[in-house]
Amino acid sequence: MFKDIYPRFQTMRGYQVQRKGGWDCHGLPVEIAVEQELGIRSKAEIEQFGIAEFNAKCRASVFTFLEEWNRLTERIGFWLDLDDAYRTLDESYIESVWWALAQIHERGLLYEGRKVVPYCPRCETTLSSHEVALGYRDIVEESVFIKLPVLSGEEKLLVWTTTPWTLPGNVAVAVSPDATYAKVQVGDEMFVLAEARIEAVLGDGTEILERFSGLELVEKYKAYQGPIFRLADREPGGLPILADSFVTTEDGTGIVHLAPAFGEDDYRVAGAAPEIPFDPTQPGTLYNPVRGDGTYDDRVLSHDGRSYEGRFVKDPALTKELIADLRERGLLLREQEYEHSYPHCWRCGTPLLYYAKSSWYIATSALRDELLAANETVAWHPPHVKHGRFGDWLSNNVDWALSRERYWGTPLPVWRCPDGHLRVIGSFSELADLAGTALEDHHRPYVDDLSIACAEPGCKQTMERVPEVIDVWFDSGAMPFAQHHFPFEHEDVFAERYPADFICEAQDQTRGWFYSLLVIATLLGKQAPYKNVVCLGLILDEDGQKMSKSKGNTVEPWQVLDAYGADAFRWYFFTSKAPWDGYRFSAETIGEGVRLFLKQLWSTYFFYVLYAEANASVLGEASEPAELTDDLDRWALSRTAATAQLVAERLDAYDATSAGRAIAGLLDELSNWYVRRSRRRFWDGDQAAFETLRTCLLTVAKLLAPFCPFIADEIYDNLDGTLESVHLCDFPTGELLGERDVELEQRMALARETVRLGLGARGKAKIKVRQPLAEAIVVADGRERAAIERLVDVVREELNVKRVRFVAAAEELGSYEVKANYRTLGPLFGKDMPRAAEAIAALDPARVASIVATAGNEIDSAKIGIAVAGREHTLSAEDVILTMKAPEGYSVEREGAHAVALDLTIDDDLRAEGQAREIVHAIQNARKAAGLEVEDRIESRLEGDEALIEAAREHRDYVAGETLAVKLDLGDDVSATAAAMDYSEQTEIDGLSLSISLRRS
RNA sequence: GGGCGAUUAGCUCAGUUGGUUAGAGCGCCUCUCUGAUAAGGAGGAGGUCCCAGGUUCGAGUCCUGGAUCGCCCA
Repeated sequence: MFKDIYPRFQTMRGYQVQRKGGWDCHGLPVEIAVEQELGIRSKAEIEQFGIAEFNAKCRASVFTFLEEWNRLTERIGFWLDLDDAYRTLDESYIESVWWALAQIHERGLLYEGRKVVPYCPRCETTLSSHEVALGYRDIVEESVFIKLPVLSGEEKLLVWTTTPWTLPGNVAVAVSPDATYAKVQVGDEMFVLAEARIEAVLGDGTEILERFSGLELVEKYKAYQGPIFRLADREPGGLPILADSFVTTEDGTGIVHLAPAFGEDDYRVAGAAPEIPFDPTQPGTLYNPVRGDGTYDDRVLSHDGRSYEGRFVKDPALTKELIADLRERGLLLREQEYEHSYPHCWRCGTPLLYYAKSSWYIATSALRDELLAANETVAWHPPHVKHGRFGDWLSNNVDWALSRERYWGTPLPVWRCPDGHLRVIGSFSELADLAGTALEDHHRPYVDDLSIACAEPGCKQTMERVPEVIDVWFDSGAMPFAQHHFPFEHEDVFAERYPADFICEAQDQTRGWFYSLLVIATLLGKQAPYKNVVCLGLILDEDGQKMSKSKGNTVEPWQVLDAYGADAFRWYFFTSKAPWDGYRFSAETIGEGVRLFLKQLWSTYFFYVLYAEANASVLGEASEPAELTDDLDRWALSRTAATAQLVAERLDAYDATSAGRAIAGLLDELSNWYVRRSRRRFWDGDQAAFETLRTCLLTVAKLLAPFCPFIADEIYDNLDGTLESVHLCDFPTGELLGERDVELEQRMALARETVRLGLGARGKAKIKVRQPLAEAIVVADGRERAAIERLVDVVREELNVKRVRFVAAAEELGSYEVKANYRTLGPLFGKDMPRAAEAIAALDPARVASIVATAGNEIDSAKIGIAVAGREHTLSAEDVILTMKAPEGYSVEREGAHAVALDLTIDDDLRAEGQAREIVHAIQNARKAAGLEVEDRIESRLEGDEALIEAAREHRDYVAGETLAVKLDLGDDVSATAAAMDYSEQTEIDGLSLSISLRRS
């Protein structure tokens, strides 16, 4: 939905937004779904089934999946052109991806190398990182501390490892260059380890003989005696000691063993070290005694020459044997149980190995600076992702392991001859020319069948395609150009649309799409592919737990959509909270949003429609727009204009949350102040009121269009409908609505505040608003008084009083209390502030009040000084805050410097008027109960307590007018008995009985 | 184990450059308005601002450490 709102908004601002949909179609998730469907579990079974048939199943599976997404896309109002969507399985898409890979190869950045990857030895396949994340389990394993004698000298290096099975692969050890290491004496042995680890490893009171840094350690000892295990193809000799900053002294001994076949850091450090005959770019240089099925090969021997061939390396029984072996060879210091979380294959439960495998890589680490520079051009929302999660990820960039030994994906377009000569194909025609066959489908297995002649001088051999497909993330990241089949066609389209203004995904895409897009663009020498990224949080369930099918706490989108509708669904996500913090999703919260906002919107709109239809004839005659002289009208328009401006500003900043909340605030003002205050004018067919409300509602509809496209369109269509849809309208801005009147807005705010206080005073005195009172006394000075005075009619009507009287000095209503303003005085007085505050509180409030009142903004004219701690200070108006204190026996409501008091005297006239209003209210209820329409005229009769009848008689015109009574019989009027009534009821007012009868006239 | 984020009323969330007595909505209780409203208004009950230190005259806000939850990575 966040992908939808900003394009909708920018479309209304006049930008052309392309809405090409797109689908990632390849990858292991699809393969897994098909494997499950077929009931098979291994690569061998897939190949038995047939790659062509398997991939056909994958393709079909993708299409059923798309159908469902198309439906949902439409239902939530995600405005996309699904008919023109790109699909990563399309031939044109694949060809563009091939082009990109060929470009990368041109730059010398594509290579085959080995890397340590999470690998399931049972399934014999690499796992993607999100698969690994699915399978972490807490397990207890044996870890060992071992002693490695240095090549020259008595000392032994202490090394800790949690994976004894990796020791046969050891080729070196590493220390931290800057940490302090120590030579210590324990019994008759001398050990070397990090000083910080001595106590933990060897206990208290260990004698330190010598201290040196990691670098000095390397210089001092250079090598230790290896190999650690007996190996059939290795002679005992010196193995190097290296220094690298990845080593820490937080656990273990501060010295780690390196087995480049089984650890990423090991691989990197060993690969970079010239002392070690291992070159990541040269096949066959890595020492790896573990086979693809997770068992040792024939090189690993026990101390007495037995072979460990065929033993599974994670087998606990084997671990015990290995430890016994170390002890036998005098290398074991001790063993220790160690609990940690370790990844397992989420499909078969086998513990994963980190295992160096041959793979195709892109040398992205060579572009690190370019990637960081590109990131600088991107605006992130929220901003902390830029230099936090994403920036860190870029800084720690490692080469991209591109290849996958799988079936359903874009085939890696690399052809190779037995001598290792390579050819990377960048287009289908190039392949067709070389292979002499043109393919219809470039997926496996068809593409595997094409071979080409090696063009290397002197090499007459045949090149075959390497078997791998590529990481699906490369497909996704190629989207900016591959969707247009660039550069084979649509060069102009690409130039026009690149880079994107914004992209949006959940934050777990940091190393997914956010990365793949940026890195491929950088590899191709282009600027960053997006200008803004909106990075969403995750959706959690009501209890803050991640939603997952296994927990059974997922919420079906369709269920929510059916219950509340798409607008409510969207509104919830946009306005309930900042999207990057994630959501605690609950259907109830959506329901609340519906009630508070959408129903308020609908009833305001419905109110307009109801009265516009009732007054259709009057309004129809108006040929010219009404002149807007009414303060309330101009206020409503000004507030609407202000909101429009704010909404546009916030949406421009990718802040839908604030924008949406601003719309909700405006609607509340319209509904609960403008409409409520203006009901009479709508009843009377006041043209200006109708025009004002219509403008406001239409503006709200347009502001709301990107948020709630359905209800916005409905309202626009009925109130205006000039254009086919609200989504084709221009987004409203402040200018469209004329000048704002900020001063009027402030005045109205004051008036509303006054009303609020007055109602509070009524509440305290427990006098209903229907009971008129003689006078309200409003405390307001200077400008405030002038402001409220201009809106005095509103105040008088809302409070239901005959007069509003202003008093300038609050003493008439109560007494002041004077307090210090910490904000201005705090910096001045510093630690003497409490005493300064005390001094100010002790001042005579009346004197302060009168001086502040006359001083206005002129600070110098205030003449109150205080002296604290030998420092004198002349107070300005800003330095003090005046609050009013309640006196006894008044009905006064106050807040800050404002107060409203009510004269509570009710004389006979006021009482009768109040009763008349109660009677009107009672008759209105009776009308409603009788099922009459709003404009129905009635005949009515009142009987009951004489006081009430008298009040009605006194206000006969008012009562009859308000209730649309063409005939109103009171008490024992003669005609009363003659008329037969349709409806009658008994009620009570002020404890007096009243009987109401009425019928439609 | 490392990085990032979160933690404020029973629930969902605001809280500006550090400033006086920390707010809103929902829910609950009392009262009230209403011929647009399953609305609105007033009041009440409800808080260890996750914990512990620190900086400061003053910390929900800044710093350090810890706890819990989530995400990413090992």
